Amino acid sequence: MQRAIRTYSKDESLVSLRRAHIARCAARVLASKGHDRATVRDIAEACAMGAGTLYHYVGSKSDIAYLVAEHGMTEISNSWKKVFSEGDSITATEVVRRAIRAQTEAVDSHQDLILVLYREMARLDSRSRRLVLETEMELAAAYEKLLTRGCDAGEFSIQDIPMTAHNMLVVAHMWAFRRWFFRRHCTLEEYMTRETEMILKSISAESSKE
Amino acid sequence: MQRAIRTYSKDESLVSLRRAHIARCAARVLASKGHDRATVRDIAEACAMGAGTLYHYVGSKSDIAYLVAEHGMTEISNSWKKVFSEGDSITATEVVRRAIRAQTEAVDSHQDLILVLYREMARLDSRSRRLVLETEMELAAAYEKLLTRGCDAGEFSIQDIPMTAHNMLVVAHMWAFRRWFFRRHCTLEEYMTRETEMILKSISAESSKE
Amino acid sequence: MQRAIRTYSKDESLVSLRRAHIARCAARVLASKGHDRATVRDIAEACAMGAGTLYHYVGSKSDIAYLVAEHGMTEISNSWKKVFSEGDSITATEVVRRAIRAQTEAVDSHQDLILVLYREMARLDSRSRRLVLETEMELAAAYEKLLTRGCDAGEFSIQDIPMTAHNMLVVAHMWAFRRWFFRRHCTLEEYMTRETEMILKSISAESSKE
Amino acid sequence: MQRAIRTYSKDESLVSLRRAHIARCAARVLASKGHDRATVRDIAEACAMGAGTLYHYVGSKSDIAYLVAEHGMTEISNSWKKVFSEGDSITATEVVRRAIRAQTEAVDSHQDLILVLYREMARLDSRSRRLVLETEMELAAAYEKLLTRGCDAGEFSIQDIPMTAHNMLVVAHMWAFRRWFFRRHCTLEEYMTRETEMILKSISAESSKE
DNA sequence: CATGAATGAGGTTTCATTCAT
DNA sequence: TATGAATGAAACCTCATTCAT
Repeated sequence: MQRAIRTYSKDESLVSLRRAHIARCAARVLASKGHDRATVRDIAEACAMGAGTLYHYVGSKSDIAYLVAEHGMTEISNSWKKVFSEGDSITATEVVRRAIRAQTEAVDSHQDLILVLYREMARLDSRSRRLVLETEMELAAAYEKLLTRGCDAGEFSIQDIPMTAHNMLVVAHMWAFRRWFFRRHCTLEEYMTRETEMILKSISAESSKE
Repeated sequence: MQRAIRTYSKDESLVSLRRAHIARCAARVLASKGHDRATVRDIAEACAMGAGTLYHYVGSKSDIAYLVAEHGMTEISNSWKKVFSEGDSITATEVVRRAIRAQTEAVDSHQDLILVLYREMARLDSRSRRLVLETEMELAAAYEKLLTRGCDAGEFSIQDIPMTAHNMLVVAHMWAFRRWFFRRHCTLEEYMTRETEMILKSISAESSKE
Repeated sequence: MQRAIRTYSKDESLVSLRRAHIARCAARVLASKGHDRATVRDIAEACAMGAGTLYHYVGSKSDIAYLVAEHGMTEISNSWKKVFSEGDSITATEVVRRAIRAQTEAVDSHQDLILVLYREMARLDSRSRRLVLETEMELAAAYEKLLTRGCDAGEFSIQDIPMTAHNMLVVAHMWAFRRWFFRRHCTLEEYMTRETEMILKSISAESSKE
Repeated sequence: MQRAIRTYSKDESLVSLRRAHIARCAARVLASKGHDRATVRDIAEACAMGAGTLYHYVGSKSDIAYLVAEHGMTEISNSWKKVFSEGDSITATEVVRRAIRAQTEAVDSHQDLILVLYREMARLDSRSRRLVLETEMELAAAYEKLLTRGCDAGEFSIQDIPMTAHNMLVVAHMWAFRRWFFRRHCTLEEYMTRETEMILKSISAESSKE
């Protein structure tokens, strides 16, 4: 699903190759400097290209942001899609554990990306913004479905499912957004476990059952 | 504790007055356009001043951001300081309820500010960044003290107090950051109540006590 | 009838003043280098301004061309308008003499302008192009009316009035376009007289009358 | 008389062949976009070549313009050379008729070329410019000789022969330059006839003879 | 004290030209 | 021989900052 970006080059496979390269390198630069502060020259340098060369594969600076968003969201969403599809062989509680874990790990290994995509959201053009939000809504919907299943199975007791699903998303994101705090406080492993257990406790059906 | 900002004017009281004005007006502009997209002229116009005049009270564009941060954090932190000082006359649980409520309401009425301060954090100079983080750490410390008291009193059962304190901070911020989601989903009142109860449930000592 | 050009400055009279200055100076540069070769810096330098300053009075490079066109066509058309309005007190033949003279003199004293406007026509944006053509059509119409009067009065014998009017326009323009030839061949005075008499002879009614 | 253009290729005949091809194709592009707006890539594409290949037969973009000028002027001047060489078997008046006709027809069938060569003259390098002017002067000289013969034969009465010769050149060019006017006003045939008769009337000896 | 005209550094983008394949 | 990817100079334009009025 390649987006229509004006290119100079005609060789489709080379274009794809270079764009993937650009998406990866640009993410680092955008993450560290932000969209407006990062100059096209900075990005080109990070890609080990001349500025002119960059423009053979990209029509404008906005397109770079879009490439980053597209490449990143694809990679990230791939990381958790499989978790939710594990079927009903295990309890909803266990799927929640795995889902939060998978998502947080994905966030951890794409921290730059997450920071760019969310922190810079306001600076992105509407096309990229939509892409990010759509991916997020997809994920939220998956969580909602899972929580509903857990409620039906009597595992969970939740007043507001969408909000709870949302909170779960946020748990993973916070690992990126507040790394300046968490990094000096605990390991990824500890973070995931503790946050997950707090969330599970907050939605567990047991305490109210009794 | 006036920061050392080069000014043109010598009249200290006028300077303070104008700076407060600038901080208030600039916040609006920075919130809507972001630090890099907002021009000094935009800001001056919002202040109903000539651009030259602005520079009598401010040494650089960065200083404006600093003023906004300083002014904003002061105002916000004032909103919650009194809650924590309510003393030991009520249960920790109740103080948590009031604190989250106070903080979320503060965030709600200073949404622009919150967005600027956090979203633009990377764009701010280190001086402003430090200011924001220090204020936040102050608040986190207050939460930690409160949670410790609750644990000592047997109200709470918490594995990782700093992390839990942090999560409480985040609850309030999310109301601003994810307003595009929450605003169409629930009222401020509902948001505060539900989130608070979830947090309380996740740290309540009862379920494990038994 | 000031055109809507985005400006930075708000002082209307200063804007007008500077724009007139820009129109005059830019015409020289555009004439000598052409629209594409002339850089904005070249033009700014010719205006004795910084490049940035130029952009306070002009929204884009195209606007500069438009200013030149507008300023020039106004000035040029003013030069001849009065000739045609001299009324019927003199013979059409005499008016033709005066009109060609007036127009050629106008062309002579605005050679740069004429060269820019016509030679660069293809490079101008449609707005400027329309302006030039409209002015020209106005002049052609005036010639046509004059020739018709001469025919009615029996002074002229013309097969194709619009074409003849057109030829008269061209006489004046050629003084600018082919100056590299005429300048070394004859004076302006000689040029005007000889060309005029040739034209008059070619449309005189006498030879055929007899 | 091949000009010294740096080439990559050594095969002289291939070079000539390709250059003729380039001259023809480039003329179209230059005519429609102008020298500065037309990119080397545009031209290469019109030649159905890669940009690199073009540079095997041409040293620079200026060289392309030169090729177009050279090729074009040769072709055009061939069109009328034979007319003037028809000798003294017919009256000068008749030769003028045929010459203007031949030249105007040549202009008509090479409009693109004429427009490029004259409109873009200022953009061409001095080498190409000289080439065009020399060809034009050759033609002017032929007209002058013809007019002189007509005067000697008592057919014409001309005050300024060079200027009149010049006017004759201009008649043909105007068909290209002002086609936006003439095309909607008359046919080529009508244009040639009417303009020619006006010129002939203006130089005819008859009216003054009497 | 207030103003806004002036400035020029620096950002994005284009394109003539080269050169490895 | 033919190609087109790579390059970087240079173009247009914006805007933080200064300073004369």
